[in-house]
Amino acid sequence: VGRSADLPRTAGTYDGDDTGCPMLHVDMDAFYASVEIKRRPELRNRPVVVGGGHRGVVAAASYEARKYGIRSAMPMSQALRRCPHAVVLPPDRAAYSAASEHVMRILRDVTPLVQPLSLDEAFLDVSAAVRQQGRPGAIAAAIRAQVAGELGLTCSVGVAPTKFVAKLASARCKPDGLLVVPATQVLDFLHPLPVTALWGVGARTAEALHRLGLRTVADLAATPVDTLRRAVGNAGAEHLSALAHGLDPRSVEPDEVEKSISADRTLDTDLVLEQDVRRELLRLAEEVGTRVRARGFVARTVGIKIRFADFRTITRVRTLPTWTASTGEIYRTAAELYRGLGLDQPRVRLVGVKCENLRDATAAPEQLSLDLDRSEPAGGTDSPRNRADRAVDAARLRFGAAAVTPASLVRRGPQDDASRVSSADRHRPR
DNA sequence: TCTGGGGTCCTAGGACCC
DNA sequence: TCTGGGGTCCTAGGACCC
Repeated sequence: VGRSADLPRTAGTYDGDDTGCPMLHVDMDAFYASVEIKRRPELRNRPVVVGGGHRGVVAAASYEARKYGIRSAMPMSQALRRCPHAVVLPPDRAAYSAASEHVMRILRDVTPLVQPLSLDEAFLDVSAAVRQQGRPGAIAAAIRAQVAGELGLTCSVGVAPTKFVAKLASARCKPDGLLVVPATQVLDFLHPLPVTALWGVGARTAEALHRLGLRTVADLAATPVDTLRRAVGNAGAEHLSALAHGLDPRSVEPDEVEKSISADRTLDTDLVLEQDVRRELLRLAEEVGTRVRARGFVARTVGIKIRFADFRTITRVRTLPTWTASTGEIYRTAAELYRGLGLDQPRVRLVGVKCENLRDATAAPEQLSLDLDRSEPAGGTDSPRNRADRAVDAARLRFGAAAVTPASLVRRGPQDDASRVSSADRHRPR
């Protein structure tokens, strides 16, 4: 087991034992914050927090900011209480996506077996690459050097026989580290760790395990699966028990397709009026519909999510008779689901729209409608509705997202307040 | 200025079918 | 004439991850 500190920064080699370690987990360090610091060098060595907004949380914190106890997902108000002089930056998704694509290109140059988990991390299976490019440890060191050289960003890489040990290893050597866990040392590495270190053990599962007196991975390994079943359910028990014994059959899946596409928005102030909620639903349906079409999908299930002021959250979904990618149909379904709730004076904090049951729009329909009047399914790619959506998509691509907006989303700007537009007027959909 | 936004997976109950 | 058994689909909620 070695640490990056032992290696020169530009090292292309790693000399430790990496026998039976085809799995790499590459994880960028404080990714969003690091991208921001990279393009604004004056921020180096300052506590930088990405995130915010009126009711925002921390999306990423630089290591300097972490010294104050600032963590991802922490409410921004709390973060600023811990470190009032932190530099707070709004997220710039486009910049992070661009950096992410660059990193993924570097990884795909090593092997096509790359499975991105998010913008800032990925698994690689290098078993086929070793013949050309050397041992896994050397490949990992080369990746780190190339990422640093081309992007000026650091990442940490875990190298292990299985995916989940590789992931634990990268977490263990952060930031700017490299950690190899050879097959012979997997259990030694694993067993002292707290159960919370395992991927999939969050607050609730940890609590259930603690009630059984299980605190370390070694405790978990020594517990019969049936005992675990009662605490964490069937699938969870099998999974955890296997992990505790160092077993993880999951392979790197480079071509995972999305199973759902969703958008939700926490409002600056809670909504009460149905017309205001519907306007948000329309905005979100536009967003989701555009993304569904851009990916070449059609969806059969449309859902909404509503979070109330007291944080209680409900979801409703409806499976449609046919597939669709139409903004209008997504919106109508969402609005009907909302109306179906029969809410009286709700205080709505968050509104969300989701499409699931996705499939390729070009795939042959599973079952044609037997109703001759509707011989053209809603998801048909040539319906007038979809031609209109596609025209909107094209205009947006060319002129920007704001080029086309549903009439009811057009509101007068704040400057109109000065010209004494009544509030009722401002809220009337036009 | 308490608690984002994008996802995946699992469970449990009910409808429905053979 | 006191209640099968298996399978699939659908829905709601919740845990979890980054």
